[in-house]
Amino acid sequence: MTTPRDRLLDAAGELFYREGVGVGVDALCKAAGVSKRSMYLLFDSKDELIAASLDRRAPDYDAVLLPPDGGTPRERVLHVFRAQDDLTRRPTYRGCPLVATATELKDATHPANAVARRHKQALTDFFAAEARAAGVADPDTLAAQLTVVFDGASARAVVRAEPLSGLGVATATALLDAAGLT
Amino acid sequence: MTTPRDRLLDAAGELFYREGVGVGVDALCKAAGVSKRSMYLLFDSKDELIAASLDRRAPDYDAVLLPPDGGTPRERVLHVFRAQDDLTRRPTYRGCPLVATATELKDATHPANAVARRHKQALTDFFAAEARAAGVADPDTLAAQLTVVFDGASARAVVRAEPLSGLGVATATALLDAAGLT
DNA sequence: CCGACTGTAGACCGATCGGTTTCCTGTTCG
DNA sequence: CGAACAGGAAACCGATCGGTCTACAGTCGG
Repeated sequence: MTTPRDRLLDAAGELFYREGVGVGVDALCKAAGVSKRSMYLLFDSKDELIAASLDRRAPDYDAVLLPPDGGTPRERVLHVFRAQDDLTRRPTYRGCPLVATATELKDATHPANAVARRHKQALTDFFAAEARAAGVADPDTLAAQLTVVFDGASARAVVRAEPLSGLGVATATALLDAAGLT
Repeated sequence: MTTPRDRLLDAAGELFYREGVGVGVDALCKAAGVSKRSMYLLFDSKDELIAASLDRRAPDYDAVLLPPDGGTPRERVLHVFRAQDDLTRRPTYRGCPLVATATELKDATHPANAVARRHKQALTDFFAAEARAAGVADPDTLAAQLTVVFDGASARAVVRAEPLSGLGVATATALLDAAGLT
């Protein structure tokens, strides 16, 4: 039995990603099968719900992108970009949810923006840990560069409305080679 | 004497970038000093105005990013990333207008998305021309990779709400080095 | 002075916005 | 059984949405 809270977070995660944070509270509650009354008892405002739904969605997002245990640091890093490539093949792909939400909100102080910043940093931390394990000279810089490639690739897929077709993997590979992470 | 059309396009370009395409037609017309009647005589719909304002804004955007005549291909390419770095230092920076609009609209068939695609391709074409002039083996791939870095860097500045501090330039430099564009 | 034209001001339309409130049904627990 | 409580349905609030339309002021060429 799912709780109203779970249904709200799930519906919000999907609707806000698919149609943007401009989706109305009425439509959202209808999709979740929850009354507005309950929604406003569970969340202080729509803005808090946006932030909470992004926070909820992020672990699933990580699970899709991050590699299972094992493999070389290089393979583990490239797994992220291969997984992203797969995501961009879906017709429902609308870019990285974290970046998309931050972009739409236009407000660095919005609670959802802190969520996006935190989870994006987690990806960078993963890259940095792999780079460090591989003995790269400047793991933090490489990690930041890989994150840039990740977000740039997702932006490209959105603007061109087509899959990446290996461009993200190729660009990440070039950076790994340049940093000596073989 | 500016025409109502010019005032509308200017106000739309600024407001839609600063606050998002959710800005209402009333607020927009008030900011432009144009009546709604005139707006709807000049444009078929708000969507058309979004597309037209993006198209209008793009040449100015190019002028800020692209280098003046002269210089080596490497310097000319890096000029773009240095200019971007400067843009991210402005507190009003909200990411690349083309990517931000495409991300907000969530609709690949929206007229503004075609505008974004076309102008983003123009930047890639610039990169490709420089790469070709430098005799790079695969200029189109390098150009696509540089565009990825450009858009990823702008996304980073938005999510982190801080300037790039050289990360875009450094990442582009690594790719230029890897491609042998010295 | 006259009509034609341009453009602003703003009322108006039905729909929807975020948010609050009332009402009522179902369940649970003492 | 009955009081407490959770939660859905929906009315309601003032404001705003995209879009249309009327009314009127200003500026033309004749």
